[in-house]
Amino acid sequence: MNFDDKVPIYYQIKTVIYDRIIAGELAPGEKLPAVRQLAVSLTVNVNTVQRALREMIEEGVVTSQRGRGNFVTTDTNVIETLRQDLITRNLKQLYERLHRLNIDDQEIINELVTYIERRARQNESNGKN
Amino acid sequence: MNFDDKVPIYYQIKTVIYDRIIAGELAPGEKLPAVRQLAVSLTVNVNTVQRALREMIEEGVVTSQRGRGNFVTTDTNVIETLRQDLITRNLKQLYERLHRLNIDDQEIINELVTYIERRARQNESNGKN
DNA sequence: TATAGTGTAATAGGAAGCTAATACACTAGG
DNA sequence: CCTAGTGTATTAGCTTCCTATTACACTATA
Repeated sequence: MNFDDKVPIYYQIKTVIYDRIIAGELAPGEKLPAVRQLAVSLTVNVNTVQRALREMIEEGVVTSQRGRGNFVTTDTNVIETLRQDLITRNLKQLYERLHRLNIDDQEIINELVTYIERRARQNESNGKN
Repeated sequence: MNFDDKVPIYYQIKTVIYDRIIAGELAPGEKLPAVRQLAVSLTVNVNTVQRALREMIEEGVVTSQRGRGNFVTTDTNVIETLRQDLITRNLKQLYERLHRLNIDDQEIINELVTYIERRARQNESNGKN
């Protein structure tokens, strides 16, 4: 994987797994890949994967069954809460950062719209070739 | 200061100083606070401040004059580039994250607008009391 | 020219994160 | 019962970040 060297790897692993759960790619109750398998596919040590799992288990998003595997919680409320928190946290992060740069509310929205439009155009022209 | 324990402190210091430069609170050519002063006000070691400054100097945003102080570059192009990069980087970060959560373009914009509106309402009701 | 204010460098020590390696505990299935 | 697949724990060693401390280099000015 492509890790940001400014953030602990175990934390980034937690992030990508949470993202997959929230996106529905890992359904409630579904079995996660085995820790050793995850370690290989992420090119990372088993202990690092375990560190990420430990926190996900503590937070009730994953349940662990020794000898069987790790499973996504079946409690959809937990997942929905996670989803909302994550969205809000990311919006807040963008908002406060741009605000510190003296960019006001309307400008922040404009910047995002422009960014998305530019991106759409670029995808389009890439698709043509 | 209030540091995020997931990101190196020196990197966060760089961030806040860049933000102040971009926001215009630190004008081109202006003298930065002395390293020892910064260390005290950030409750951090001088070497940590120096580490942040070293990178800002390497990137041409700050110039250093031994015995005199550190100064914001007078090259406004550098600052403008910094500003644009920073905005784009943050928009990209939000966009790609929400996209990974299966939220499409229009929804991303809606989420941001809603967030800003909610925030405005809360500020208003706080102001009343 | 002395002194206060500034940047810079270097050392030592501690904490956190990561890797590597090994071992142990439990489950499912032949 | 044995074995393969799984989670968990422990130890040792390395690197990065941070702190504390001391020292040195340069500038401005009284």
